[in-house]
Amino acid sequence: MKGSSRNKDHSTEGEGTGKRPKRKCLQWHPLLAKKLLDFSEEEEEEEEEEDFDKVPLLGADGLEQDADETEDDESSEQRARRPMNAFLLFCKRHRSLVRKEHPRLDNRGATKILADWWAVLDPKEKQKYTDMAKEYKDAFMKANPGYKWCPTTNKPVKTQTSTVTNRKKLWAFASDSTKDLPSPRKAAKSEEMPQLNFAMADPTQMGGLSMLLLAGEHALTAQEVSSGTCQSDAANSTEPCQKSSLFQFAEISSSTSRPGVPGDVKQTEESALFQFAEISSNTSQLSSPEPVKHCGKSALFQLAEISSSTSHSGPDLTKQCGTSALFQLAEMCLASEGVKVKEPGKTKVEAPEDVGGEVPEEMDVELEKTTKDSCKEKVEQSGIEKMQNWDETKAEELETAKYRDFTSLAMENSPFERSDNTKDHMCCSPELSVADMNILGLKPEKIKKKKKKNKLDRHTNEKSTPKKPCKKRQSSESDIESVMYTIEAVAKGDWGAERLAETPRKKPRPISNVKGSVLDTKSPKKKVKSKEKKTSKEKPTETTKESKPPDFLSIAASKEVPCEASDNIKVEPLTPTEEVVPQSLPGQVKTEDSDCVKKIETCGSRKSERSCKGALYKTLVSEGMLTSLRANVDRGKRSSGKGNSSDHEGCWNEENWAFSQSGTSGNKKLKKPKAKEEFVFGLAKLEEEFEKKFNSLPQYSPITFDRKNSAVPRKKRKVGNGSSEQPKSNKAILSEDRNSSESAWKNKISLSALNTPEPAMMHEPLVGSQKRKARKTKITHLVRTADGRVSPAGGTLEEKPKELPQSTLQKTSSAETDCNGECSRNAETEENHSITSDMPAVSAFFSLAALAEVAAMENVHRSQRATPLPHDGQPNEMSQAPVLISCADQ
DNA sequence: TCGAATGAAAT
DNA sequence: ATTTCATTCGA
Repeated sequence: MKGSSRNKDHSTEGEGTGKRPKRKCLQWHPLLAKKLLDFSEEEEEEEEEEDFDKVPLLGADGLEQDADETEDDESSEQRARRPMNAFLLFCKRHRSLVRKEHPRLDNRGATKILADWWAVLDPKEKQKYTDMAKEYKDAFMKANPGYKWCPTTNKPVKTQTSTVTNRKKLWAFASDSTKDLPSPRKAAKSEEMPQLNFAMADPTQMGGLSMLLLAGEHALTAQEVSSGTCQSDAANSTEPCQKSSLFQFAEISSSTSRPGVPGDVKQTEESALFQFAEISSNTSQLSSPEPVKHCGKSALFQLAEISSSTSHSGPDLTKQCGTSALFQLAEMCLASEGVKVKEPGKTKVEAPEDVGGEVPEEMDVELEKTTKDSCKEKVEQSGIEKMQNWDETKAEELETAKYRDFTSLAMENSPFERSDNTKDHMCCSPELSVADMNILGLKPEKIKKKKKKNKLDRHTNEKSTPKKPCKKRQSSESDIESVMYTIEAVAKGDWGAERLAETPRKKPRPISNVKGSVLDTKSPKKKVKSKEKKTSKEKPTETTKESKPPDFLSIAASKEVPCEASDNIKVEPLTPTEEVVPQSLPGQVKTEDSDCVKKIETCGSRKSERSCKGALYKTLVSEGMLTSLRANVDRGKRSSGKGNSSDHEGCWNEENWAFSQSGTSGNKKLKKPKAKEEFVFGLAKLEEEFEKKFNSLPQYSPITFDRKNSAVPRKKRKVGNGSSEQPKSNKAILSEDRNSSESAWKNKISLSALNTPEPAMMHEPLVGSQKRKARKTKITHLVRTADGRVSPAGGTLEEKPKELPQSTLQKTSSAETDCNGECSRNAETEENHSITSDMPAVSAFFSLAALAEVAAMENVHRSQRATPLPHDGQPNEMSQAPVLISCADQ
């Protein structure tokens, strides 16, 4: 599509020329790596890729594309969206409020209002947002070291046709051009979506935060892209490409299903995640008829995760996801135990590395053998349903919420249960998806979009049902804990117990079949896949027993043993552990666990736990997973402890990266696996943290602002009076959501209107953008004067009169009052100063900032309340007087 | 796809 | 000093 043009790339553009002939179908790896940055892991990935490459997969084209992809990397960086600034965060957090108040208002109008609010917002409050934005930015930069806000000119933006689009797109497009980007963008658009995945509390809110994850996204996208490219279909190149690595992966592994299917491709275009999902789904579709894909999943494992995220998309995926999750759990367990282990037999524990391939198959074989037959049918059905459901999942989000509660539980249990039910599938996938998302780096929003898209695509089905639930993952901490538990349990040998516990929960859900379903699903797929995989991928399979259909299993197997173990376990007694886990809500972890559980259940577990554990253990050890896990755990603890963004960020970034990287490479070797885990955790943590922070940001009640605004339509008023000012103060903050504050503000709200000095101006800062505004309003002059003198010149009136609030003032006045005498007094006094005599003098003394403050004070004065000045502290509450502030300044 | 706002970064 | 673009979503 758009393709060619991409600014940057175009060079390659088009075609492919492939710059690099790397192969690797999996370019994505590289890309990811780049994105990820730092980590050199790429290399590993490459290796893996090579392996994959072995598989025929795509043609050279892919490679070429890869080259492009590399570009993508760049693009990827670009791709990353800028972190939101304080104002945007504010908008994000308050837009909904504005909308509620003014349903009719369109976003633009809402934006204006928000701007007004922002203008009025107390400095303190603003500072909160500013700080958050800063943290966000810092984290973002860590994740995207070389990130440039402006792509710069390079991009010939204009060049291409519609330049216009270009600009905006630029980045995105660029990426698109590359391949990946596009998809993401698309996704972005879609934001509409409810955000399936994230059941997280305020996914929406998080969106911004999600940015942080961008890096991961990039990575993902990159992968996708790369893979897509790899695929090659010339014609569709883009699309196909999109399928991307995963897809390719799957294909490869599976043998490919072949991508080619044009149809599939199309869908893929969408965002990265989306693509992902599509990919997976596509694959699934492709496969759907036949289960092929699994293999691929297994291969990546990570992919699996991804897929899981995507999973929604396909039934198969879900399974896979589950497996992956299980896988992780298994790892966890193993690690913890240390275990026991052994089972040499299995072998391939390594699987994870190869992921898909090798080990998994073996595993699959075993598991599959056991389960396949029985499950297959079920699985298939379930799979289909799942797929459908998935689409709908979005809708389900609602449910998700419900599930969320469970999530923790669900995570563990759900897998099983879920698997049975569509919901389960959904759930699983969702959770995973979330994690995956994170991993990928996709933002929630994006994800949502993607999902939406998917829905659209598939939405037809909707099953609706319960799907959703899984979305979420939850806090990292909890995850960690859960993990810990798991580990302990494992060590103790509780596995079964946990399982049991889990199961019970499942029970809640109806469905009985569920267990089987999971397995079943797997089995069918497995079968198909197995074939394909073998063919395609192959090799790994080695084991193969074959018949086994094992994709899923294999996957699981790869992941691991755990699955097998689980098999044994099926039974399950509940154990406390489970409960515990749930509590913790280890989203990711849980998911894993749950997956494991599911698997187990599903699997039926023919194998003994031991075997499973052993396998896992080996695998973990070999890969270093244990270490990583531990590290993660520690990390998680730490981060949790710290709590704040900064720390978190750090973790976040690192983890994400790692994760992403690992994810990318995922299969590759050991390291990555670890990364995954960490990654997951990290992501989860980060997300959580950010969410928390974001949520913690104060929310002001609209009312306050509204009054002001409404009263004064900012501009409208402009007016000459000038006066006014604003009110800033009112902040009525709700701190965090709490509206409780409303009452508070109400009290506070009152503004006092002052008259205020024209000059007021607010202006504190006049920042670039502000300047713009000022210009518009003419305020600038004033401001400047302020610096030096004031010249009210003409413009003054306008100024920001926005605030002006006369009416508001009135209102406020009524309300206000609370401030009381003191406040008002102070305010007044200040005003007086500022205005009157002071003005001139003031100008001299005060810096712009001071003036701004004064102005603010005045406003406050009206509004009242708050204004907390610096001194205040936070409290907004009251008053504090503006005056004080002014004084302070002086 | 544009736009309305603010802000940070880049040019 | 100006340009880009981040979020949001109705037109």
